[in-house]
Amino acid sequence: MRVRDCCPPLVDAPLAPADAERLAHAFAALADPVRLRLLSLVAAAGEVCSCDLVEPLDKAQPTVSHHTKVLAEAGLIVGEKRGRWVWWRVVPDVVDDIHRALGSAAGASATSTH
Amino acid sequence: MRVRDCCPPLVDAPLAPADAERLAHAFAALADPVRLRLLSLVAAAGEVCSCDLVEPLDKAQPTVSHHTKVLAEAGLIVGEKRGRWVWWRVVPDVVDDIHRALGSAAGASATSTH
DNA sequence: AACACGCATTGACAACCATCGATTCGTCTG
DNA sequence: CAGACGAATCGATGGTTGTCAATGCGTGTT
Repeated sequence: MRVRDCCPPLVDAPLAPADAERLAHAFAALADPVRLRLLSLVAAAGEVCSCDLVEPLDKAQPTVSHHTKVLAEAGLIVGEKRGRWVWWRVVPDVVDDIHRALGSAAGASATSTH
Repeated sequence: MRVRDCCPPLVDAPLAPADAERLAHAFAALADPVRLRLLSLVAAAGEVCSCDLVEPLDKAQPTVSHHTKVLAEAGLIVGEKRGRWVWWRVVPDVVDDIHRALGSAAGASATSTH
């Protein structure tokens, strides 16, 4: 699921229900500590094999597989199968989109009432 | 719950479990379409009374009260009681903190693998 | 071909969550 | 003080989710 081209900064104008639904899905993918650490591991290393995620995350293999699937369906990471291993990378565009939806002018919005 | 002073950009280095827990709570507050629209309404208007949220959100009053409570506990909005009404404002600092945790350098991190 | 290995899927279970009717609490008004 | 009104709390309910053991599926190795 892509976030790009769907969600204007939520501080600018009331969010349309459909946009809110999509954005909520994106945030839901980030709303789990295991997934945040997983994403962080992949982002920091640039590329990580699934087999190298089980130990640092301290979760069973099916659990890690579940979380990579959720992040991949949110478009935040992509997996490439090389031999028997799957290598994961972050998709910076999508992270940027969520970043942008939060509003780069976050600090400027509510100052209008002061 | 504050996010400030707790969460380095997750793209820079592997997230500590405790930081991941706190960040996950913040994202969880944003992981609901009703809450996103609520936050958007408040942000766009600058200040909104609870009674003016029920109709545009099309939710029962206890449901709206529940969502404002979740957003307030996440530190994203604050309510001020004036007479019988409660007026809500966004807390731009906290929105900025989450913004920052996502990594302003989101697009710069994974470029190393290209 | 037979085996080992990495990963995905399934099924089950417990915990959590969104929603709303009913009720309660606090505040204003007559 | 009594009634009205806005908002928070409580209880119940249906749905979602994180977790892992067991299993299935490709792929590489011997």
